[in-house]
Amino acid sequence: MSKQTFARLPGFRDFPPEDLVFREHILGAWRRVSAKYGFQEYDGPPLEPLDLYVEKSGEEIVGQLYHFQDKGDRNVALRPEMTPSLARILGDRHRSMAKPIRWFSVPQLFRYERQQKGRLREHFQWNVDVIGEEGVGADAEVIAVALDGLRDLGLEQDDVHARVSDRRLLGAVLSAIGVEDTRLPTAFAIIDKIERTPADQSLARLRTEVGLDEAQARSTFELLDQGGLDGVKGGFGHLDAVGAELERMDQYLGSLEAMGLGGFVDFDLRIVRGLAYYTGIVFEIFDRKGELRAICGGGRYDNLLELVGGDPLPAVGFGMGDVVLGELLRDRDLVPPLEPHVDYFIVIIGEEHRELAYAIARTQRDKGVGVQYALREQPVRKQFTAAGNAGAREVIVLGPDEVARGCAVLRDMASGEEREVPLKELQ
RNA sequence: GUGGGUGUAGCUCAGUCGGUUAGAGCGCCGGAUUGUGGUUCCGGAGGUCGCCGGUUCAAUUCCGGUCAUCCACCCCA
Repeated sequence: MSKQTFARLPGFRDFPPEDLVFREHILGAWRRVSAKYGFQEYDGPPLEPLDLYVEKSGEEIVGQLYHFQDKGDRNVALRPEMTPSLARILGDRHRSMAKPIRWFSVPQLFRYERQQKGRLREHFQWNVDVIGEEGVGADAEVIAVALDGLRDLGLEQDDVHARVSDRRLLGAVLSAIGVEDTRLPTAFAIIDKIERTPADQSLARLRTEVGLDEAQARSTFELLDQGGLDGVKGGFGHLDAVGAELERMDQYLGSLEAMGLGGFVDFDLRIVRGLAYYTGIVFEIFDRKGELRAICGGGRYDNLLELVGGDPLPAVGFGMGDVVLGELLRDRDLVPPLEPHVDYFIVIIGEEHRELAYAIARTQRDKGVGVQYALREQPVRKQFTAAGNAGAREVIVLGPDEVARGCAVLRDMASGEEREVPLKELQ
């Protein structure tokens, strides 16, 4: 058997204590913030029928999934995302539920893709959704949760920012420029990639694939390149179709301003999001330095639940993964140290006192107090070293002299101060 | 899936222009007379130099493959 046989699968992580502490630090913040906004946690199975995902995303998704046939010849997949499961769980249950529904989840998700920085084959993802509310208030609420999640971890306006747009607004603007409705999806796809594509190539595609002439393509590109809300207002605000969409965006941005989150948010018409199912306001959160891939992405998907077999329900939500976020936190030194801690470490001087130590430990542990001691006879010096390693707040020294008097020495490990206490206070 | 970089101790890295017993720091274990930790001093364990093959008298070093990892593309959670 070679060592390789038992190596981790590529893209999967072990979590030794120092890493698990970090993971729980992140997941803890997510849960804490979710609760502050009144969201309730749900979960589903990590293994699902393959069709659950094919249905929504088509056959090509299969190549990116961890999937196989189980012993009952069922085609199954490790869940790559949570939304289809959410749709099923809501099923007809939602009919008896008060709207809007505020649910969140922290599933481990899987994807069969080549790993690289910020992208593994497995990650934990914070999913927050508001279901059953089509008003812009739900959109604002959801992005506010995402930003507060990051703030809870110590990230501020200097570290991260959200770029927001609205597909309905972009659609109205493109229509005003002269893009036919049937070409809108193509135009969205080009705009989605416009930042990672050479300018002349984007311009060429706008002409050949979207059907714009030279001047239209150029002005479209410039509008997007500036990306600002003022440019849209100045150029198209007078049109009714665009004006209605602008009004919603103003309300959205105004809400976030009122929530004290305005400094995190930038309007940017280039944010489209790759997934086809978004229908309204969309956003992505990035590190300010622009060194990492998106930390979080989300938006409104009013047709999705219906698409995966549920009832038609307006919905808005986001997903935030622990991998990119973890990298950003490490980069900003926002990683909590692994600090073992027990309340007491009992130093036993003379093995005849070991059972006394056990009795004290029993009493204290039953009270909820943490106690540790050396598991075999050791020099006192060793025991103190171990107490230090264990993160003991205080050491209880059971020495022959004090025990004979019915006492023990309590040493405060931080200050070094020592005092005597009667044994009966400890037992 | 495609192209490229990297691979020496648990970690961070030296080093070998091909040559006999491969090093450091940190960490870990033990010791400095079973009554006091974080400092210090002494000692020790731990590497088939990622794996397989080729060239060679000789490979950790050169070459090929493979695996892992990183970067870009693809794709997006």
